Amino acid sequence: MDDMKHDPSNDSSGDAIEAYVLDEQIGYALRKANQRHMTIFGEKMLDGLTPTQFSALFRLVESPGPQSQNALGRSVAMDAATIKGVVNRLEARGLVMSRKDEVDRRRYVIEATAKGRELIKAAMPVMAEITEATMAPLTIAERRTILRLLAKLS
Amino acid sequence: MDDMKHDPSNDSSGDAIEAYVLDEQIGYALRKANQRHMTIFGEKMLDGLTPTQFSALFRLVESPGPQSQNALGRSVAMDAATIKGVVNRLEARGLVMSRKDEVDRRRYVIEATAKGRELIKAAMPVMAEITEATMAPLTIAERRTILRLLAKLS
DNA sequence: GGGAATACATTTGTATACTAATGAAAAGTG
DNA sequence: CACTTTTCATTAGTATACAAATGTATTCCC
Repeated sequence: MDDMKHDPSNDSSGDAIEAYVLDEQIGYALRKANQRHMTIFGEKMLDGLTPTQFSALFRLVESPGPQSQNALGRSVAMDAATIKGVVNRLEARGLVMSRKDEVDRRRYVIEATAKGRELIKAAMPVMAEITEATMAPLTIAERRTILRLLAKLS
Repeated sequence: MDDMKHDPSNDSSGDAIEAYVLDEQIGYALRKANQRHMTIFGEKMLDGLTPTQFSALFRLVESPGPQSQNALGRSVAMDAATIKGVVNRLEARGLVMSRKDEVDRRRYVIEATAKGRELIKAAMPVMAEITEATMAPLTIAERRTILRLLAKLS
């Protein structure tokens, strides 16, 4: 009888440490996949642009008009504190400009500069390379599948 | 002829800004899925244990003997600088202990305390909840698939 | 045995990322 | 119109994450 206490197969609730494989947990797997992608991104992207910086700048370049800082943040899934730092660094590098909104005086209006637009343009084929390198271990069908499943998780 | 310059369908190289959908990029999708998972984790996990802290502490609890700090880091995919901070915070909370290795005097040996082991034990059913909440949008088959594909990307 | 290469740990610096608190401006409501 | 709520932006604090530089200890190998 004493044996049962240490036999994981008797623990039907599944909360035994022995049965838990860290590498097969969704959070751990997401973190590691993201880690590898960011390494590839860092190796290939132009001018040391980071993934977040690329996302924010891309959104500014593709969108019709300028946007407020917070609105830009929401459109790339960054909170106010995070997007502030990103915009600051983009601005320090001359890729975006910000100015006070004259109508709504709480707001800052953020806009891509010509330099920022050109960098995004030049980065497009690089992004294709980054995607290819990241997705290389997957078949074409698997690439579609993982994007579909990740979208469901968001 | 002038029209062709602005028609994205003529750009067979696929590097036109218009054809690039940020939300469908692997990096962006990974970041957002990870973000949602970490929110769920933060809402449910005991004692404010973070995902990284949980991983490191879990590894210590499940492994037979104590480990050096760097070895522990490697086993949970964290570099030396990152694992140092994680171990410091775990130690400050009395969940792990570290001591100089008497054989190899470069090393610090890290070990889970009784308190750390009990926390991991108590966290196991919580992890099951976190996994369930994170995976909720997926069918059982899709859950298996995404874990398999994420593993391939790592 | 001794020099080169490697491994361990730390520190500094930069970049996300989120919480919570604050203050100012705008919007909504009775 | 006055009051409440919301929105915008900033700041401080905490926690990953990685690169690069440093110093010490160990291992490799001739």
